[in-house]
Amino acid sequence: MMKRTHYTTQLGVEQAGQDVVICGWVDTRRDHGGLIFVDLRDRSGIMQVVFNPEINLDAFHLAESVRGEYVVAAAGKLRLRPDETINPNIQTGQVEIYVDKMEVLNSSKTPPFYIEDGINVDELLRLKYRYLDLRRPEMQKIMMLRHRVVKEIRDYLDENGFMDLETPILMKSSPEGARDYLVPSRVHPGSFYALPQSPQIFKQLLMVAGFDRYFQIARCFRDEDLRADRQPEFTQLDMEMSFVDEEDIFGLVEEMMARLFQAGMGRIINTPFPRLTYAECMARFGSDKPDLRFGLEIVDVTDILGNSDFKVFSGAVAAGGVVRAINAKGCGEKFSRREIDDLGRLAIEYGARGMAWIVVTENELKSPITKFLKEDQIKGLLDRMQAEAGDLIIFGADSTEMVCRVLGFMRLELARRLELRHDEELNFLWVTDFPLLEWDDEEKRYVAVHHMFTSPKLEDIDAMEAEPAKTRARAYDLVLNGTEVGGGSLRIYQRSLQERMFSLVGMTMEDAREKFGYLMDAFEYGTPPHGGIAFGIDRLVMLMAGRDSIRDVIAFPKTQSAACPMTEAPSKVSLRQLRELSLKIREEKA
RNA sequence: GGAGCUGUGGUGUAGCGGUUAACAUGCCGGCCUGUCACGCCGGAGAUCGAGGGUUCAAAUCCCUUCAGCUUCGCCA
Repeated sequence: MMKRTHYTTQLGVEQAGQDVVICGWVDTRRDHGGLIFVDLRDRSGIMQVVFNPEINLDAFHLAESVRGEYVVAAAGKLRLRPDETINPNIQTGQVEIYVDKMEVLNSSKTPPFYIEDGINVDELLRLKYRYLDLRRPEMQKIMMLRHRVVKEIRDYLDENGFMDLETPILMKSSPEGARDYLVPSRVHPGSFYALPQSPQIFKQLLMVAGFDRYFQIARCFRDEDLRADRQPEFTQLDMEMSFVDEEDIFGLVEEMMARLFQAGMGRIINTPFPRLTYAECMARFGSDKPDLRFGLEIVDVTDILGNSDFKVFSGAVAAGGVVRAINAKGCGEKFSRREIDDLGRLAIEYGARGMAWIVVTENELKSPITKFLKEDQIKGLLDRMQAEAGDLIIFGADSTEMVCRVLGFMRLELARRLELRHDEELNFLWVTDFPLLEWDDEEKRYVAVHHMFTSPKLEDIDAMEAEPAKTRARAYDLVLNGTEVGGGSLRIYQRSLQERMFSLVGMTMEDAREKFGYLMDAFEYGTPPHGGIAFGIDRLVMLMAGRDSIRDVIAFPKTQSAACPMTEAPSKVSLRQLRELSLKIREEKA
């Protein structure tokens, strides 16, 4: 086999005159009868190679027989193209190779879709032939970007004293959080391993072990329903540090992000990142991961409209709820009545009982509700909302939680319709002071908002039993353009505090010992104060690549039903395998 | 578990009660020495996701089902 001398895009005007060999796939072939052009594609780009019977008749005849996606090696002299045939649309458009020898290394069937960018085919087909899909230049670029990001992470953290350590994939099932993927044990009939949802406890134990700074590009597994930005197995940058506080972690992460976006996108991002507390995020944006690329803030008008004659408002407030509103600037004239009704229907889908609205015009208010409002209430409202002619004000009235939820969604929907979300903007935000616990109505107990190893804020520790819901956590999320890209916390490192935490989420000491005895034991052998954070690499790369789906940045992703169309996993296994694992599949109902 | 959208030659679409199931591209053959979305001529290629029903007649209407996608719940 001829040995490759260059990737296609390593060849340009400066290499003209050299004898070169390139290897790749036939992208297109243009046969002019007496002259054949082939665009040869490798992972770097494409190069036009020319077959002329006067240069080499054998190569010319061979070129007549090649087809799309044949794998060939082409040797010849790199020439400058005649001026009038320069192609400015490709990187190598000023040169071409006059082939005097070609080897066909392999043939190819006609692929089921075009190997080119921007194709419009069923994603199922792309996944079934993922190796062909990944051959497309845009997918090659994404995977190279992903590599670059991971490489920069490793370099940056190594330079900052972090050690890359591995933690088990077969581990113990943990009671809280997402559903575990389970792996039956052959040698322990009836017992199961769980695949990690995150290396959380192990990385904390690495801190106990004294490694001080740890990171891992870790695969994590959660057996929950999929979304465009959620896969059952995904990759996290997991890190943990000893002897640090929030400021240390934020500073380190900000510098790392700046470096990643510089390397990955050539973008300069400003540090430090702004910070908002969870409470402020919920009040102003109705979300704990607000997109701050646009305004459309939520405004509380409970004091103005809470005792109005409009029963929906007064009723909500009487039940302990709130009335809040968003001024959708300019939407009063932009949106038709039909579009406003559409928004109302959407609000109901998100859990609202309805959506009151007011359109402000030059000399009147159009609204189904103004007839219930007194003049001073209307004036107070318009004032508070800074309403002008052309505006649309939409309302949410219900429990605080529901109003945040619904108006938070409506805010995003409005931004979508007004096209306020600009892809080129990069808006980072730290969200801090999350609640430590929240009440779970189904389980009738408090559950950890972040996880059970998160430290309460020091000033809230004394009152955590008295007022669990008001206790704040030393937890933080990093949000980019409304997407949560990372989250972490300072951890509990004292046995007594950890025990209090377990009991707050309703675990008995026996439960705690059985599930986490090893961790509590470890806390008694000199555990340093520590904390960390984890980032969704897939989401991060997705945002950098400007993609809408996490599947586009994972080489071999799963479909919405967590299946792989290429390998057809998951699959049935033999009875013998089941027997070895002491498992029995429940009979299907006839 | 719920809601919505989609499923027609290899691919992408049109057709939405009676068509020879149309178009583009790809594929195959022929011609062509400067193309790069090459061009020109010719050809092959579809039991319309699956099953059932309504009808004289179903790609088209109805029901069921499967798959994919989006989304709510869920995802510490």
